[in-house]
Amino acid sequence: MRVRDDTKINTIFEATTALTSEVGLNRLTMSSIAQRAKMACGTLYIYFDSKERLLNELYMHLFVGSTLSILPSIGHLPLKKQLSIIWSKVLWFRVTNSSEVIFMHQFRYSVYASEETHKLDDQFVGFIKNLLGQGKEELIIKNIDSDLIIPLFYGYANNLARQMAMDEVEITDEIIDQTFHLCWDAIKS
Amino acid sequence: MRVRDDTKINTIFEATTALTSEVGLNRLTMSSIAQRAKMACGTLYIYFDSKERLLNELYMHLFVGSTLSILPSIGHLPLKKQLSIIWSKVLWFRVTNSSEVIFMHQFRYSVYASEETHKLDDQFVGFIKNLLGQGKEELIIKNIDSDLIIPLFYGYANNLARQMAMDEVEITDEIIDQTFHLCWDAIKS
Amino acid sequence: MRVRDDTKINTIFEATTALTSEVGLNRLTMSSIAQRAKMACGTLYIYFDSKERLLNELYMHLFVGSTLSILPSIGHLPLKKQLSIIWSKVLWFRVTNSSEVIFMHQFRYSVYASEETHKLDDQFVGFIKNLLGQGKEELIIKNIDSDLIIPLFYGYANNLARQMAMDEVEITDEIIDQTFHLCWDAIKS
Amino acid sequence: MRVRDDTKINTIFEATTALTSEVGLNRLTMSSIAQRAKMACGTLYIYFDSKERLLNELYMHLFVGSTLSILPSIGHLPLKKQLSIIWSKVLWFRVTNSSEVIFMHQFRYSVYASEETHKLDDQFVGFIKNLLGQGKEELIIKNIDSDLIIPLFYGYANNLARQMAMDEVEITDEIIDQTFHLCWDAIKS
DNA sequence: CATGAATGAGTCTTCATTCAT
DNA sequence: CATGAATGAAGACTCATTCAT
Repeated sequence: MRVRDDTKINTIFEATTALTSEVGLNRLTMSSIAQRAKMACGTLYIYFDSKERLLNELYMHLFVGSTLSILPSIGHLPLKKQLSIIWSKVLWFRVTNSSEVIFMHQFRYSVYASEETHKLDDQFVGFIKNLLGQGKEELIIKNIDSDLIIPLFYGYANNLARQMAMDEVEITDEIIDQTFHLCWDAIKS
Repeated sequence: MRVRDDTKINTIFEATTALTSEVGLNRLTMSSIAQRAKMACGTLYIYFDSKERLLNELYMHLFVGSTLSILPSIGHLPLKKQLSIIWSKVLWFRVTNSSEVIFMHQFRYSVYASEETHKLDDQFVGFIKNLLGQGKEELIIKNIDSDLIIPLFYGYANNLARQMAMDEVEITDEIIDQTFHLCWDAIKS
Repeated sequence: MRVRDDTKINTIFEATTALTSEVGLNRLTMSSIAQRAKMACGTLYIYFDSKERLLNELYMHLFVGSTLSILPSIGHLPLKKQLSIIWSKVLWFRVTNSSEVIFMHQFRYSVYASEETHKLDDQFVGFIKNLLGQGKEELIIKNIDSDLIIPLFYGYANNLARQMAMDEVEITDEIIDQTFHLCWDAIKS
Repeated sequence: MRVRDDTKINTIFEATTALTSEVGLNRLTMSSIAQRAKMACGTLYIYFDSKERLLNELYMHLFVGSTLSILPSIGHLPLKKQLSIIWSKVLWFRVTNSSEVIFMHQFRYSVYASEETHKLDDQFVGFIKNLLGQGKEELIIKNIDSDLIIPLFYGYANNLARQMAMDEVEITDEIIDQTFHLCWDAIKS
C-alpha cells in the first residue's frame, strides 16, 4: 500500500507559502497549489478538508513554529532579556522567512481566518501582557495600558519585516539591537 | 469613462468601504457594491473601468483625505510638533473611520493594489524621512537609518487603530498623547 | 436593457425534461441543460438558485399542470365520473408527455425532491382519499382502507404510462376505457 | 475478478442496500460502501469490475431471490392460486425488506441499469403474460391485452410496498388478502 | 446615462478508479 | 488478496464584465 506520507503536508505548506507570496491570497487556487506541489488536485483533500482548513493549519503551524514555541523556555529570565529574545526571535523569523510572513500577513485578516486561529494570537498577546504587567509592578516600564503598548511591538515587527523583505535588506544583529532599543526606550519608565 | 458626478462616486465609495469592513475584500463583489449603492451593476462601469480601478481610486481618495492633505500646511512648525500633529491626525482618522481603515488595511497588501497606489505611500514616507533627517541633523533624534524608524510609526498606527476599532475603544486626547510619547521616547536622542 | 424573459424558464424546463429522459437524472448536469437551452451556464442561476430548486420547480410545474389543476372543476360530478375523468386526464398527460413523465418518475424518489414537493403529492392523494371516503359511505365502493386502494391507481398509472412510453404505444380512448374499467372493477363493491 | 468469497460479497451487498435506502442512489459512493462494509475501497474492485457491475449484480441477486426463484415450483397449481402466491410472495418480500425495495426501486430506472438487468424483468413479465394468456383462454379473466394488465400488478405492488415502508405499516395476511382481491376483481371476467 | 440580464472562464470540491506496498 | 493513498476528469456554482434596451 502507498503509505500516507507526512512529508507531503510540508510539501503542500511550502507550495502554498511560496505561491501566496508570489501571486497573493486572492489568486491562490487549490489547483495551483497542487501543481506547485506536484500532486493531483484531489490529493490536497486527503490531507485537508477544505481550502479554509489548509490555510488555517498552515497559519497555525507557522505561528507556533515562529513564536509560540519559544515562550515557555524563557520564563526565568529578567524582563528586558525576555522581551529582547522574543523580539530577536520574531524578527529573525520574519525576515528570513519572507514568504511565510507574507502569507501570515495576508491570511491574518482574510475571510479564511477562523476563530481558532485568532485565539492563537490572543495566547501570544496574553503572554506579552503578563510580561508588561510585571514590568509595570517593578516600575521598570511605563505605567500605560498594555493594550496601547502591544500594538507598538506587534505593528512594528510586522511592518519592519515586511519592508525589509520587500527591499531585500539583510538582517543583522546590529539591526535587531537598534530596533529593540527603539522599542525599549519607548516603554521603559 | 469617469464623468463628473461626485455624488454618485461618493455613494459607490461608501458602499465599497462599508461592505469591505463587513464581509472582507475577498467577498466583495461588484454586484454587491451596486446593490448597496442602490444602482445597477453596469452603472459602476460608467464611473470606473474595472474593479481594480475602483478600489485603487478609493484607496487614493482615502489616503489623500486622511494623511497627505495635512502635510503641506505644517512645514513651518518645529519637528516634534509636526510629528505630533501628524500622529494625532492619522490616529484620529484611523480610529474614527474604522470601516475606511479596514478597507485600506485589506487593500494595501492585496493583489489589487497598483504601482501608482504604492507610490502614494512612498510620498508620505518620503516626507517623514525628510523630517527625520532634519531631526538627526539637529541631533534631536537618534542617528538611526530612517528605514528602521518609519515602520515603527507606520506599523504602530495601523495596528493600534485596528485594535481599537475591534475593541470599540473610544479615542481620547489622552490616548493620543500617551502613544505619541511612546513613539517620541523611542526615537529621541 | 435586456428585459427579463419569462419564456426562458420554459426553455430551461424543456431542455431539462428532454435531457433527463435521454440520459437520466444522474447524468443531468447544469452545463448540459444550459447547452441544450442555448444559453450560458450562469444564466440558469439567474432564474433558479440552484440545481435542486430548478428540478423542484420543474416538478411542481408539471405536477400542477398535469393533475392538480383539474381537481377543483369536477367536484360536482358523480363519484365514478370524477374518478374516470381524473384517470383519463392523468393517463393522457403521462402518455403524451413521456419525457415529462420520465423526469417526474426519476425525480420523485431522488435526493433532490424536497419536502415542499412531497406535499404536493399529498394534496392530490388527500383529494382522492376524500373521494373514496364518499364512495364508501354511499356503499358504491369496497369498504377497504384507502391507503390500500390509492397505490393501485397511482402505481398503475405510473407504470402503465411508462410502459407505453417505452413501447411507443399510441394512447386511445379505448385503452383509457379498458384500463379504467380494471380499476373500477377492482374497487366497486 | 469475482472470486468465490460469498461472505464478503454479501457484506458488500448489505452495505450497498442499507446505504442506498439511507442516502439515495445519487449519493452512494464506492468509498462509502467500502467504509460501511468495513473494507478498503480497492477491495470492492477485487469482486466487481466497476460500480455499475456491483449495482447490477446486486439487483439481479435481489430480483432472483425475491421473485424469480418461486416461479418454477408453482406451475401445476390453478391460475388464481398461482397469482395469489406470487402476489403474496412479492408483497411479503417488498414489505419486509424495505431497504432492498428502495434500492431496487431507485436502481430500476437509473442510468446504471443494464440491458441484462432489464431482461430479468422481462423474464418475469413473460411468465405472468403466459399465465394471463391461459386465463383468457379459459375465460376466467377479461380478454384485455396483457400489456394493459401487468402494469396494474407491477405498479400496485411497488407502490403499495413503498408506501407501507414509508408509513411503517406492518404487513398482515389480511392486507395481502384484501389487496389481492382488488387485483383479482379487476381482471376476472 | 442607466439598467440588469446574459455571459463563460474560473473556483472549489467530489469520486470512480488505479496502483504501489 | 487487501489496502487506502493518489489521481484527475467532471460537476455545481460565482462573478467581473458586456451589451441590448
